[in-house]
Amino acid sequence: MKSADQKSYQRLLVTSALPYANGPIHLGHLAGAYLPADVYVRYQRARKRDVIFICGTDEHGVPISIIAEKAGITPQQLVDRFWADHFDTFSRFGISFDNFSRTSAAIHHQTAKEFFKVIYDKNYLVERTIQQFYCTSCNRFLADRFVEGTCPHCKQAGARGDQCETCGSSLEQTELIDPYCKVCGRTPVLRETRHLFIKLNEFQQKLETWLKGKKHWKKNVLKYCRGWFKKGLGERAVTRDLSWGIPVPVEGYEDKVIYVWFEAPIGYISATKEWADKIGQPDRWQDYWCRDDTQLVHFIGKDNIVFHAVIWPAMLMGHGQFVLPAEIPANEFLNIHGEKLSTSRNYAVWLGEYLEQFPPDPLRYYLSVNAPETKDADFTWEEFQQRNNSELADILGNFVNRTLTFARKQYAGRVPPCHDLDALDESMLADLKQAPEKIGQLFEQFELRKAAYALIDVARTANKYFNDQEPWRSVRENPQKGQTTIHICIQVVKTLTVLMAPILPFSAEKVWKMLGLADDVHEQPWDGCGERPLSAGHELGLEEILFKKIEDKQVQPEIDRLRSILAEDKGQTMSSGENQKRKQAPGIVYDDFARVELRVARVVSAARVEKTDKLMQLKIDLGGEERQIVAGIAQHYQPDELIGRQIVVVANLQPAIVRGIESKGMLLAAEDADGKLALLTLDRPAADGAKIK
RNA sequence: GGCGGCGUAGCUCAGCUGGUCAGAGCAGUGGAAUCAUAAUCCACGUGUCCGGGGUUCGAAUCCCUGCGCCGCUACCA
Repeated sequence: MKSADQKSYQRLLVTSALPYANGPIHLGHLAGAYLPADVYVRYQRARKRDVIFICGTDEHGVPISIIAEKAGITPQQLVDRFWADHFDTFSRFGISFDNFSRTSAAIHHQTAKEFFKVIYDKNYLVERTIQQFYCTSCNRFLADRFVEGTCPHCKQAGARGDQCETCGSSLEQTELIDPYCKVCGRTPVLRETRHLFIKLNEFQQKLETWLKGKKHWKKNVLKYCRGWFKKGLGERAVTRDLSWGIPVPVEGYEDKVIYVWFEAPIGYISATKEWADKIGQPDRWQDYWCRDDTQLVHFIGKDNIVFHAVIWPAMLMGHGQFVLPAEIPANEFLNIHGEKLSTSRNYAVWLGEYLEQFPPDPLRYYLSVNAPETKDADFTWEEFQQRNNSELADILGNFVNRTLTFARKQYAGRVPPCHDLDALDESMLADLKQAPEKIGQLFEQFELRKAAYALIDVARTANKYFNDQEPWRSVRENPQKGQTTIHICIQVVKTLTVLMAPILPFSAEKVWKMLGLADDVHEQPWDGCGERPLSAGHELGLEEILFKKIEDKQVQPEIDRLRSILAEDKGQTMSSGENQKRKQAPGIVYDDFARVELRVARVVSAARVEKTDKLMQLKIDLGGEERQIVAGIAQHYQPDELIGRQIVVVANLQPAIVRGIESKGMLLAAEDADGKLALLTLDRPAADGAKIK
């Protein structure tokens, strides 16, 4: 980050990940993508840089249509509700977007279609036919989440087509046992459908080269990308059979929509266009998107890394006319009391609920000083309370308070004059002078934790200065010294106010008023803010308590609520402890073995699966029944040496799709320590399909 | 199964490319002070830096290995 060429760019375009409009905003969202971005933007504004902050809701896609359907409203009604909810929550937390748009906006539909068309016209898309479940009664293809069934792994009913909530394994919709349509409950049929895929592989080289130039990026970002490159980028569907979304602007695809993952990030561009329209300079958006000297900064959570650092840049490269991300400060996750957030279990802290009890700044501070920068962080109400009380209230707030109270009582609420400086005064002023530079550096490098800490540290130093100078004593024994001390303390308060504004915007406004200043604290220049004292005689405003202490009884109900959710879950895993018992048992019972249907099969044909190292596609004869299986033995056997042989297969294994090929069964082989495979065969011939016991 | 991360004082964590790196905050103990939100300031930490090997003049920091958590992802033994 140190190398971030701060001089070479002229303007900053900062974005936060587009929140999905299917539920309210919780702590994790705020800590990962919104608060760090807002603090950064506020800081940059104070540096008087040309910066805009863009965001908006992501409103298309399957989950939204499902939720809307269940609630008996239209998707549009649903996203209208959540757009308003998000907008309101962010405003109340002081997240200072220049524009908070939405992907259902007309300008986005238009922008996304144009973008799509460019990619299409440049031949980066290719048509593929795939198999997908189709519900004949609803008359539509079922997206992964629209199909439910029994999980092939844990056998729990109610698993979704993309993932089983119970055991957490990710699924292909075709793996589900007894699949049914989530909407009407009927059994769907497999049907072919055409889709357009983007050939991401064509961008891999360019992307790798580009990313090599990003040495200062966070390690976690680079590592995730490296992993993807190692595997190699493949093709990715960019269209879907769905009605809620942006129609594909290509002939023959009118009844399909652009896949949300493709269309949503284009929202960054549309939202910038909308911003330009709103300020009455419709072409301004191009300054930010089409000029090389723009620094594009995407704040995201780690779940979005590969997307923003690989796929989205590939799209931008494909399009060709827009800037690429310059910085991707990705944050890790925030746990709550040691456990992962879970919206479905309501194990979360919702921001709306937080605001019913507490002001925004204490949370902004706590999430800054405890930001999930390099690893997952943990939120606890106890620590939140403790940090509010001891750092914001006792150290920062109390310093402001003792200074202003002192000035009001001793100097009639006016700034006393400054006289000769002693060593302590000099030292305090020196610290003040370098504070903006020091904290600014940290903001610049996305080191929010350290910046928040450094801010409180200024107040710590100031408290020590106050103590050491003992103005309550010098006011009697050496009036000039007392005046000088308080004069400087007021200068500290003023500086602190500017320095705290990015993290604690609401509190900064309060202090600014207490100082008797009428202009806007957020307009104050950061540079040199440690060296601009209030002049002697300036009349101060009325001080008030900046940060209230948070009492145990205020956080206790929240703690209890979270605990009870955890306790409930534990109870459930206990009661479904059948699995655990089985795990503890030293062996399996006969019935367990009997469930595995092993049979003799004759290999009818064999062929390597293209573009794979290990896979071979086999047709086998199970005594009248012919099947296709996929086996990972290509590195050990040639197709020719398998044809005609009798092998052993698990006949009742759940079918699976491996690299797009259905596999109905699994052959058996022995693996030695080197990883060499030896196929199981028969000692003497038996009938094809014979059972093995 | 593969890839990646993490494991440092009672708690939460800093410690980048190896040599004042054994640290900070909180909690705890003692003291100073009393302007202030019963706030502030000062002093005090003998921790097997997860275990075991190795490289090195020297490792919490690099390599190997074991254990324990966690994340991502699978090409069906």
